[in-house]
Amino acid sequence: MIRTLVKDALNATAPADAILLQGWVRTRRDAKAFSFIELNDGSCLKGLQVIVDAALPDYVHIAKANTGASVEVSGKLVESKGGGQKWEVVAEKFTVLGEADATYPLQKKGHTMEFLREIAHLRPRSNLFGAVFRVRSRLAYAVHQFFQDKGFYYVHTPIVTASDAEGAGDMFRVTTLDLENPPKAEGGKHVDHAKDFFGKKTFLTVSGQLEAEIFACALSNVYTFGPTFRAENSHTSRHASEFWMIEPEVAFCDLHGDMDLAEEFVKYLIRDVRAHCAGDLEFFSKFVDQELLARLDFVLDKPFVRCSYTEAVEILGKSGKTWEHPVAWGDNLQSEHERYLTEEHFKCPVTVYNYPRAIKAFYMRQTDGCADGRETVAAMDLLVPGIGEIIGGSQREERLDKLRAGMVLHHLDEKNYWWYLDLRRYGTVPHAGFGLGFERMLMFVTGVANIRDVIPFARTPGTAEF
RNA sequence: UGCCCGGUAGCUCAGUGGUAGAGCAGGUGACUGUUAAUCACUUGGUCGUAGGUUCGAUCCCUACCCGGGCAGCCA
Repeated sequence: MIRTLVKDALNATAPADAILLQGWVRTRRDAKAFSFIELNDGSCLKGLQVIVDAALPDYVHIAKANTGASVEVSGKLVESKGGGQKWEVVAEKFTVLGEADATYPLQKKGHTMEFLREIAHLRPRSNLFGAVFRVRSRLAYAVHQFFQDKGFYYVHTPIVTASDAEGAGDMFRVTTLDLENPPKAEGGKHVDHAKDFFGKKTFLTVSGQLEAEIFACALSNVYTFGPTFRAENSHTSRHASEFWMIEPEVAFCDLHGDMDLAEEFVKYLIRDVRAHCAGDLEFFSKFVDQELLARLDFVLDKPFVRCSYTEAVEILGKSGKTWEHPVAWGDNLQSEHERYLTEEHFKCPVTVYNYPRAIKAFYMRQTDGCADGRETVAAMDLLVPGIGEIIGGSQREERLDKLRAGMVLHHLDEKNYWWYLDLRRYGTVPHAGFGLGFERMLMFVTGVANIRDVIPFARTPGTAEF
């Protein structure tokens, strides 16, 4: 007999005489003449109620079917006589495949997220985390579907890299050198990186953008979707040392096209998850964030606000608020400022664009015709309520001379970017792209407040268990 | 990295300068087409670690470890 998933059994349109189910016991309730078992196999949030009659020969095994045990049941799918569910299974054969004793940590009560993090090998069996990771899977699928349907090509950019893309953040070193006794150069003072595996200093990537630009300047529309690494000592609910990022890169595109794409993309992802993960989202709106569904629908309905950095600074200045960090043109917007803009002032997602040149990366395109001392670049950040920055992007500087000037401004050595400069030497085109933090998007879509709870096995400073 | 909060039973927490309690889980029994079932009884703790103050510390102090929050950095 072929196994039926709980999801499919619950969606049955007619009773079935013979059905085989495999899964884990969520709870068992014993009555005098039979036992109720709630069987969950992870295929969906809900479990299927199984009735095991005490007259059944296999009933002797029932005492071992504790919460957490894996079981196999074959029997009939019938309409339930009880009130809580449409279908239930009357067992004819019942086997406990793997027992779970009283030390099984998942109880029939609510646990704290902190406790569940410590048992990351078991938490996918909980309602909440089962739902989170089903949605994560669907969201990843939707990412590909969005870009593939638009004719974008998926590019695999390297995970080990020698370029510290944009100097953004500390990087993890990749080396095979003996750390106790590394080879030395320059009279024994410095480590001789020429003797390392790749013949030079290498790192885990912080972004695939620069390599994606190479492919955008060949295939026109591309995207990356893969792991990225930041060795920042960040202790916040929205930073992880290892996270996944989606980075589209579009040739013949300016900042406005980039912002259009970002908005369309975010809305597409929300709409897709809304349509395909309805049960899981309902669970989140019930137990995680009461306003989740209303907020998601609100975001779908409204066009995102677009606001230049200069306008944002004016709004913040006129807000009448007292800021922990003062607002002045030229300074970066702080979390409190971003939160005010999206949560209080506009009350919807906001794209802030044209940031001061001095605080942004070297590759961002200089805005033409800026007033002296007010030079900006074509950068944009998408801010959403509850999370803050979810997307950061820009139009790239395609003019060789301006790009070189930007590198001088940021004290970068041209030698390390020779291939990046070549893109401007040979057939350069205006192009733009952005990075979306996959986990941050997942947080937004599920209402889960901590990034550690939307990653199967989160890596944060000091933590790499599992 | 800075500031703040926390660490007491398997889990969630209360509590006191005189060495500890509840709910849930576990166990036993009763009851029941049950839904995180219900009821009764019950097992269970070097009160994060190491020092210090004190006649006496789980409680006060210091350091450290661990967890969490906020900020910075960003996605």
